[in-house]
Amino acid sequence: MPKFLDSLPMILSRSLDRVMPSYRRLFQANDLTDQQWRVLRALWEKQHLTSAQISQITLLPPPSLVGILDRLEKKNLIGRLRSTEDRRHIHIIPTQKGRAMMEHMMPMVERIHDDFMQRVTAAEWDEFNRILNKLSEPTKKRNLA
Amino acid sequence: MPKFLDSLPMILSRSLDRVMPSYRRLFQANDLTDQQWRVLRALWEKQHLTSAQISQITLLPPPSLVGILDRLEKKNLIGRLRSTEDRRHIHIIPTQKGRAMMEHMMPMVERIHDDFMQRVTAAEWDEFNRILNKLSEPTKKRNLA
DNA sequence: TCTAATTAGTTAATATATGAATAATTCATA
DNA sequence: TATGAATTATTCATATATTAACTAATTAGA
Repeated sequence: MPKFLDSLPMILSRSLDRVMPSYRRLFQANDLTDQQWRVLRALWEKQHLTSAQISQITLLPPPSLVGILDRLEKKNLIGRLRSTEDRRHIHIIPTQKGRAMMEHMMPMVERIHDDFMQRVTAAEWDEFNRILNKLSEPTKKRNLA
Repeated sequence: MPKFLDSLPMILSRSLDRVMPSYRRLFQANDLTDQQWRVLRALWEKQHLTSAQISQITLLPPPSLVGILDRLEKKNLIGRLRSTEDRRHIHIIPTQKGRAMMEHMMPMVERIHDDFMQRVTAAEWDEFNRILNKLSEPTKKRNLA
């Protein structure tokens, strides 16, 4: 009989609750929320992204993203720039201050990540990802309940 | 170089985003949110729990729980009963309607769970839990950054 | 026994999630 | 080229997360 606490959603939620505080201490020290950092982190790799792209990368739902971008803009960490080719697109671009924040934080974020990685072997990490993907990968065929 | 999308928080979040819709369809069909169902599910095993106990079981933060319990009470699915021994405690008790809801939903919830479990072998499931626990288990010694 | 420390539940302020709907724009095509 | 379909960002309404603070009740200890 599957116990509530051992269900997949609860296991994943509990792990997140245990992992996030290590990161959150750093985010708070820099006056950022988890989600605000995610947006900046997405902009680390590419210099500008549209809202839709950021939403897909960060997993943040578009309606939430509006407010998150508003607050990042208010802190002068990003800017919005409407595209000239397709005026439906809005490019999100980090400001000088935003880029400085990213460069300041990235080493510490990677340090935290490395600390977690050191808890398991490379083989275990691969195996973990393989099984989790099997557990959660989307199915092609829709549930025809 | 650890990619953002392969970080532990993003992997766990993405898996949750992929797993929850299967459950959520059922919850919505019964006019319940994820969190509201969690509370009912916790009450499946024990007949009455205090708010603090529910918070610990469901991982729902106490301030959120207040509103969730309010809405469950408004739907007449649970009742609040202040303890007579220690009047700080409030016992949460499912109503007749709440219990009927639970009995109606539990088989379908278990069915969804079983569908996920069938994606991996028992050995894989155990291994997955073992590694995830190593990755996320709380440390005794606090980070003295 | 009386006050200080604890505990359980709650309130408050702000930020985010969820699902539906909308405005502006672009695309497909008859 | 006019018109309906699709796309992008957004707004709206409601529900939840997060942190701090607060109230009432209980307990610990001088």
